[in-house]
Amino acid sequence: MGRTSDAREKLLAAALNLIWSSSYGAVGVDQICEVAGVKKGSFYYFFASKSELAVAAYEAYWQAKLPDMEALFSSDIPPLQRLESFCRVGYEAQRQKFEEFGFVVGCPYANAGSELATLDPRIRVKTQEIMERVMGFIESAVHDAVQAGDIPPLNPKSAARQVYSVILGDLLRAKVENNPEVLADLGTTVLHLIGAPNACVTG
Amino acid sequence: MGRTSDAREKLLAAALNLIWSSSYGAVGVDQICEVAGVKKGSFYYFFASKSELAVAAYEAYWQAKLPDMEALFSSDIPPLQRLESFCRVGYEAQRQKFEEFGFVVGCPYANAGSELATLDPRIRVKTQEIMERVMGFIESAVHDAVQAGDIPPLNPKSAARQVYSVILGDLLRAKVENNPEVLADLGTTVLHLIGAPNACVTG
DNA sequence: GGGTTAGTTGACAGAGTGGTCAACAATCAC
DNA sequence: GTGATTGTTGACCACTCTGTCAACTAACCC
Repeated sequence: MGRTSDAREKLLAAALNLIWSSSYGAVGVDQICEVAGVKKGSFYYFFASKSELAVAAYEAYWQAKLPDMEALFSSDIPPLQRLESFCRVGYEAQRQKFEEFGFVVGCPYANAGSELATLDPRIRVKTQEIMERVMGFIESAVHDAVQAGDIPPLNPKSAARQVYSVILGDLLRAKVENNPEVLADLGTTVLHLIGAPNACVTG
Repeated sequence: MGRTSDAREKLLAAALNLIWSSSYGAVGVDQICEVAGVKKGSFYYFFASKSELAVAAYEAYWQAKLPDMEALFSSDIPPLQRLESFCRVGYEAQRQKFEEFGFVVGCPYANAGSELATLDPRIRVKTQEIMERVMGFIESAVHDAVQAGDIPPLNPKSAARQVYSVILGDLLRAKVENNPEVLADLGTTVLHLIGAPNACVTG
């Protein structure tokens, strides 16, 4: 049924990387096409607009990373260790991007939400969706930690939201200071926040 | 000594409000000039570039809000109350902006840092400066709380950073969810984070 | 008044923007 | 092969973008 193409996937990948390392507003359709090796006519064959591409790119990136998330938050792993590993993986990812670009790039979803929540409803809702999925993983870990008696009883949902806020805030501070080491103690902070022993706020 | 003008101040105010409620990239010089009631020629008489205007606008906004910050964090006020008031004022400010625009607009410095940290070194450094001033206020409150025996001993500097991260993260979540009520319990969360009694993570 | 400084104006430039379109090419089913 | 479908291409449109500039004007000092 007609010819096949990987242009769509190339556009999704190029858009995510370009927007992630700079911003939605600063990246043009021409630039995305050039990096993807795709002509603009093809861009608008696959996507109705730059905004729609961005929404698809975030969803595609989430889907690509979903197996990693499921592995990190596997119920085979002790719940507190899941949270600590998640923080460490995030820290290491930022360090790697820092090596690559010379900049702390932060979280792609957080960047998009911050820049576009008031400007593009679809992108806002997409970032909201993805953030809720992340918080779902965190919530399950908190829930299991309570069940296991690792931490005092608390509301897993609101605790997960607080944990995610600390993570988002630290990611933003790391980006603003352009210093990935801001994230070095994130796991400890998170564990302290949910009342895990051996976690002390005095870094 | 030639004629006088308030065009500079009008440009600073217009730029801050426009960029705050949308984004740096989405706001044009023409638009800023129109809102300020100033012609573009005058814009470039006062500012060398849009970027330089933004840096000046953030600094001017901070200076304008500094008296409020000093009042909120006055040493006459019990330290924990300072933190709670700061959170409540932030919450109410977001509610007011939400009424005004129909959107949670978040923190102007955080928005700028998130959008521009990798793109505009001067804006990154300016937001970093201002965030450090905010953290300084928080740190003084934490320090005084420890001295007063209100909370267990801890490192005020690192605790202040964690507190600020939670605030930034909650502001971002409120923006992404477009719901100011995300911030309703921020004070409680912050007090819990630094180990204040009567503050419980189960919201 | 004259001179100087400070600020204003509007037209303009040059590049870049997101988005369109009609003609064209490759692949499949038959 | 033929025809339908799917994807590609590059020119093109109408705007918008940041930034420039020379001519002009208002306010102050003397």
